[in-house]
Amino acid sequence: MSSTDQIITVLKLEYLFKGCSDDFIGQMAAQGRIISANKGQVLFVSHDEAAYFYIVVSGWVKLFRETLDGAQAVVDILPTGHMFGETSLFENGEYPFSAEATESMKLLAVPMGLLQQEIENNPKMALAMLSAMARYRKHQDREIEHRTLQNAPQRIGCFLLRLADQSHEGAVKIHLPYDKTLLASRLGMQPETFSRALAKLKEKTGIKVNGATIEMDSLDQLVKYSCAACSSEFPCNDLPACRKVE
Amino acid sequence: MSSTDQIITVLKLEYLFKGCSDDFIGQMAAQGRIISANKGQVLFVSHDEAAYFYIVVSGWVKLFRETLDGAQAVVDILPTGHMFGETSLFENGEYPFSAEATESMKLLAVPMGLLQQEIENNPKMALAMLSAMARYRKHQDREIEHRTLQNAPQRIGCFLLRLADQSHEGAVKIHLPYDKTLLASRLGMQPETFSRALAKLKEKTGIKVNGATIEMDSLDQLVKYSCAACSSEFPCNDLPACRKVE
DNA sequence: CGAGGGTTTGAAGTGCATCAAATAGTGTGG
DNA sequence: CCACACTATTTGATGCACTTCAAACCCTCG
Repeated sequence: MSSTDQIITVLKLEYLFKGCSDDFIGQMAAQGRIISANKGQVLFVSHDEAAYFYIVVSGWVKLFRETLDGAQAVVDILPTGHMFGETSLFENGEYPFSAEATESMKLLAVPMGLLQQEIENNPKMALAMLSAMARYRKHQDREIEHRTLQNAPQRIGCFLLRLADQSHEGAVKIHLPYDKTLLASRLGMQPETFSRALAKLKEKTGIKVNGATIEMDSLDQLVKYSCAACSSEFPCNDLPACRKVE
Repeated sequence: MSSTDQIITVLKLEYLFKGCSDDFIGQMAAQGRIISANKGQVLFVSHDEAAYFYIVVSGWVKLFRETLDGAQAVVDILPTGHMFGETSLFENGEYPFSAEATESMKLLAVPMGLLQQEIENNPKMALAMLSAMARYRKHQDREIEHRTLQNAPQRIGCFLLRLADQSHEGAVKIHLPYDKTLLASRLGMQPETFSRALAKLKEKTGIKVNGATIEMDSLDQLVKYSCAACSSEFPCNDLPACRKVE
């Protein structure tokens, strides 16, 4: 498979580009370039001029903001196939957060102008973008709610549920997507709290924890425990914690 | 002024409709109707079919979600001139939250189909909508950050700053827009916590509190205290806590 | 084997919630 | 204009959740 073909494959993973013309996808593939980044490498910082938007090709990206104090708020952690930085189109051309590689990884960088043109010239693309924004908004809404209403063990349970196949009946085996310290920050808690909260979740729901692998006889207990403090009805993985990549 | 003229005036307050054609505004005015609601009256609940979007004509609307437990998370509290419910266009046609009047108030209800058509048929409107969504997203992003990084007194200080004219030098007088209990829920804390946190803020920054009126010699102390735990640079009222109505 | 990061555990402290009760404020009818 | 009813706000006491700091443990990888 040629490099361009690879790029096209990656682009098609992104929700926003599902219905795009081959022509536009081709243009992005032609102008986009693959970047490698090592663990801890900062891709850009908040307020940088947003010349590119990115798609994760492999590995994980941490999006975050920092205060004067040096405290850090993790905005999101994105897996393969996810786009980021594209919202700068509507934010006076600056990135609204910083981005850092959490391990050795690859990214696709595509010039922002290309997307901007397409949105301005192709009404369908504008609608698709609206749809993507709405999706993101829903995600953020739920995030605020979870941080407000769920305690630490419940947030972990909720994350596990969104990691699992919710339509599956019976025994379930889940593997945490990245290390526990990172996951703790993603869920807005300290690593120590995560550790203790996971132990509590185990005690409350009977899940079996073995390193990064978690098993249970069924999702029921977890649903009962975590979903009580959430406004969404259970089968809720219209917004998975982490998109599966086929 | 005729009723229709009044409606037009209200519609033009909303950011999204600033650049709209008179024709479209006229259509909305013709099909929209003014609704009165009393304190505590529920306008719609989460998952209701979204037939209308609304604009606040007078008074305040509380948007919130509720869990199975009965706990409530306040999404936002909107003043005159603000629109809500319009995002259901992209959320499978259901409202993503419940809405309640916080006092006797008036609303304008406009059929959703009208907005949908305009967005689908008028590329300019789609772009305007994108811009509005991005604005909202930014607002939510900041909200998550504040809840994560700021403590209760800092959140209050930050709210006050966004209520004030940040370009103004010297003494400042601020009036809280609604009652303290509601404000507490807006900031994600209990009324008791709000009371104590405001006292602490007073002690730390030297502001003078008298009922719902707050005065200070300058914003400096407040900025120093609250903005330390925020990633945005100080003059930050691109996203006011509460839009001023001229 | 040893270094280093990830993870867990312990002890102590902070912040916010909760429950209970006092106080201030507001609007009402007399 | 006053007393009452009712709500908003404050204050006190206590408990729980999460953080912080410190240290131990564990696992992996050179």
